[in-house]
Amino acid sequence: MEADVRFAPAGLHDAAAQVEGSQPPTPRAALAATPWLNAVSREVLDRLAGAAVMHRLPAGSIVFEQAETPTFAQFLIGGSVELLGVRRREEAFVELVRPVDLLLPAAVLNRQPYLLRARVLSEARLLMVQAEAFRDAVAADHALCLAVLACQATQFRRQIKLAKNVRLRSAEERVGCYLLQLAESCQPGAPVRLPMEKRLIASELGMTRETFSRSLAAVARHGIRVEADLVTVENPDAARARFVLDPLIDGIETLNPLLAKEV
Amino acid sequence: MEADVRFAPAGLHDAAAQVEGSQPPTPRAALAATPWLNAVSREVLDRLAGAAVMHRLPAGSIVFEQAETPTFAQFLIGGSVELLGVRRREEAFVELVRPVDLLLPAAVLNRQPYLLRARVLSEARLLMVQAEAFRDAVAADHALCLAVLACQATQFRRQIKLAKNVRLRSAEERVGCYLLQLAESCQPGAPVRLPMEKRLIASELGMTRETFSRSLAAVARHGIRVEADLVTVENPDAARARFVLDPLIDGIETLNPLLAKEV
DNA sequence: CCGTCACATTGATCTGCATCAAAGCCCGAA
DNA sequence: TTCGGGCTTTGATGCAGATCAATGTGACGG
Repeated sequence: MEADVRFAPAGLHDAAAQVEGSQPPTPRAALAATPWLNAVSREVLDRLAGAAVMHRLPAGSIVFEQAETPTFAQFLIGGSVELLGVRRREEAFVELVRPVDLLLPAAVLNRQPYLLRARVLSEARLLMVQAEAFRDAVAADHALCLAVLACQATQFRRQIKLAKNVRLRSAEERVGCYLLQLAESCQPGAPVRLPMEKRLIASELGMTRETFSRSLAAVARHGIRVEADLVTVENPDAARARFVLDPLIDGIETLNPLLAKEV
Repeated sequence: MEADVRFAPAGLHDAAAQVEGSQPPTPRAALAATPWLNAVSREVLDRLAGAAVMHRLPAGSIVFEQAETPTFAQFLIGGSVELLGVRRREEAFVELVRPVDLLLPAAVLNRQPYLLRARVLSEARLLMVQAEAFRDAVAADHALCLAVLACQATQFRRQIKLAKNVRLRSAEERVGCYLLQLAESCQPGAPVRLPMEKRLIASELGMTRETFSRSLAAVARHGIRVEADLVTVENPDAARARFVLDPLIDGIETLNPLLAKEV
């Protein structure tokens, strides 16, 4: 369980830092601040909070190991965590978890071993609820059950989107679409910063750093220039022509209030 | 929507055929026969059945198209369905669904478009519940909500296992482990039949038929011989040494009664 | 100021798997 | 029986992306 305790590298890019000062320090406050639990009654949240502790983990530390049996339901409140498939010494990146979300709720609910290793990417704040208490609460409270179902459904769809992205697009296309979407999501024309280190983006896009780097060069031929961590879309038309964004792949899976009546 | 209505090819391998005669003809009976709904009250099942129809679809037909918005919650009662990511003309196999299971419940629950195309592989029996009625029932009934949560959690874990299998193992290893597990699951020593056509197994293992075929040859060098659709493990020790089964990849995800107290 | 360290880039090479192409095989229909 | 169509096998070839290796760069600590 001893971890590779390297801290976040450049001090830049630390998404968690933005909200650092305003983070709730108590389990109860963290639960109250979790948007997708807003339909859950105070009593149930109290009960969960009673079986919970907050925990900070520095970058590089292992939250749990593949094949472990869950003893806590882990809510990621701040920072970020990567999930990796492990085989002997090799690791294969599977998913990046951002707050606020549950780490592999399926394993906790089913009382089954984790299929993946979880490692902190940038310093993480975790709310850890005793697994048994969590399962009891889900079994007892309908609103909580619905919330967890929504969470699990969203994670499933994210997983499918990742799979489609990797299987249906080339490395260059993945990079182009990623950058284009990043740029379009802010006001167009203005240069944008990469949200994390390139090696991490490479992981998330399912390729090596080298391939990512080469793809950056290739993508420049289609109107998207990246210098250091600054992205500029020089030729939006060419870029959009070459890199067709697909909401069924690139759209961010948002955790709607589940079963909300249609708008 | 016109489908490529080819029927199951050889008449062999038709998993559905085994139970063909005993299939329940009414929606209500199908729900009653679904093991993971056994904790759901009769009243709720009645309500679901009231908004449901049974449907048969021949091999090759499309159950739903990628990007469609769900109008039904589809229970696969018999036969099998493959889920494919689509981009222009290209298809990428994502998952094989076997009975009894829900087809992409996440899309139905979240009122979001399907991320995948569903196509019938061997003649399918579907129980189709009006989406709205299904959502209402899940929102209203706790036992049903728990059952669907268990179903969704299991599907998630299956997806993770597939991803690990593809990313962490070579084509030859996937084939070897698949065959070895197939053989071990029956009484050892006896030859086993492949449960479906080779092209379908190839899909499920994430490779082309050609690569699968070549892998069969390669695997023979490690004590696993395949002739036509007959698998014989000639040298169990060599096979097990080369193809190390990992329950966190090869173990079949079973749909436990969720939140069951530990045994 | 320089050395270190991690990240990033670039080039050279390797390789697993897909693709393309051509037979062979099996089974049902004519 | 022969024919045709789908599946399978085998071979030849191509390519995307991984791997290996060398160098460049920017940040930090001495």
